[in-house]
Amino acid sequence: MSERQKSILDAAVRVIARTGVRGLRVEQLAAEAGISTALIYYHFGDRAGLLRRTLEHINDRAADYTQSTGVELDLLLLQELQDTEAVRVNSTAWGELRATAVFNEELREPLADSTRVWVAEIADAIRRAHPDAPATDVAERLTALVEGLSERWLSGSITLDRARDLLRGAIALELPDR
Amino acid sequence: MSERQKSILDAAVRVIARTGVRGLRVEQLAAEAGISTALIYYHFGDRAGLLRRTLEHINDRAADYTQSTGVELDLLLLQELQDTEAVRVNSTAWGELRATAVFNEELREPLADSTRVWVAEIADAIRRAHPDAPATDVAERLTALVEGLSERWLSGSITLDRARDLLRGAIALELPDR
DNA sequence: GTCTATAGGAAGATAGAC
DNA sequence: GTCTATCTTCCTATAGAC
Repeated sequence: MSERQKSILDAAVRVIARTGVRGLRVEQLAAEAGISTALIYYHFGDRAGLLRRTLEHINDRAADYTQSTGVELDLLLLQELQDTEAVRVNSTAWGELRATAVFNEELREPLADSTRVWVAEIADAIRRAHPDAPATDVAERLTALVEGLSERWLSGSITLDRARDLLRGAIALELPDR
Repeated sequence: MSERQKSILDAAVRVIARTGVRGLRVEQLAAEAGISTALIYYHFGDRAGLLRRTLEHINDRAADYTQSTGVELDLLLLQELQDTEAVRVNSTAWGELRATAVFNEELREPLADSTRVWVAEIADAIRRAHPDAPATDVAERLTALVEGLSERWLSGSITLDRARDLLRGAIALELPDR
């Protein structure tokens, strides 16, 4: 994949984080990337192709993002609930990806793969810190909770601080210090 | 609100559950409702107004849906994870509502209100069955988890059975039998 | 590979009759 | 209140030059 393509996809993630998948206009993306619309079609064929590649790209970014063997579990989960540009963009795009996959068969498999990877990473961290805990179940519950809380935060139903408190509470329950 | 309006809004919920908010076409909705597009504009002004009213309607439906003083807590939560037409339509529409609200200020307040109502109902059920539990925290965590699991289920990242198992596990942890 | 210019079509919205 | 017919706008996509 060329640098140009990467930069277009990065721009697409930003636009999606701002306007949602439904709000992504090819012309707007062209402006964001500083190129013409024709070039986007040259590289990605059509809007659907662009979208597919963008959402795969979000997956890749998410994978990079979480790479953190050795980092504290608390941090690993709580870092998904932070008011920084990077987290906001990623979480918003990720939420859009999941919401889009509900109506788009093509996206389901890559989405499920990414979810699996993320859950596995959290499960590993759990195993390191709490060898006796049922790591897979706990990881699956905590990550699903993070997604639920994140969506509530981004949609304005809950404050970030409250979301973080609730997550901390869940971690304490799932992984009591022995 | 007239019966006609209600029937249009019901049709809109069905269409949204099938195609998502982004997929809702006024013409398609007209077909679903068995009327002309002009009539939709007569009743709701424009697409945005239609959408706003529809999403409020989803809120109302969700409120009705949960009305169940006296029902077991387990049932109350687990009934959100069921493969019936009604649950699927409601959950899908609800997910779309939340995803849309991320990019639509106007929807946030009604969405937050509905969320509050739902959480409060669950909290009441908790208080009845487990007087000593921190009902509000538990209710907020369990409902957020339901939303996260529901979205994973609808987007094909998890089976329904697995989602139900995980939820049961969380309930057991949050509300241990004394 | 990249642009400008534009074709073509889909979807939102309205006019006007009944 | 409701319809048919149509306008208009917006957006995807392509043609063709560089």
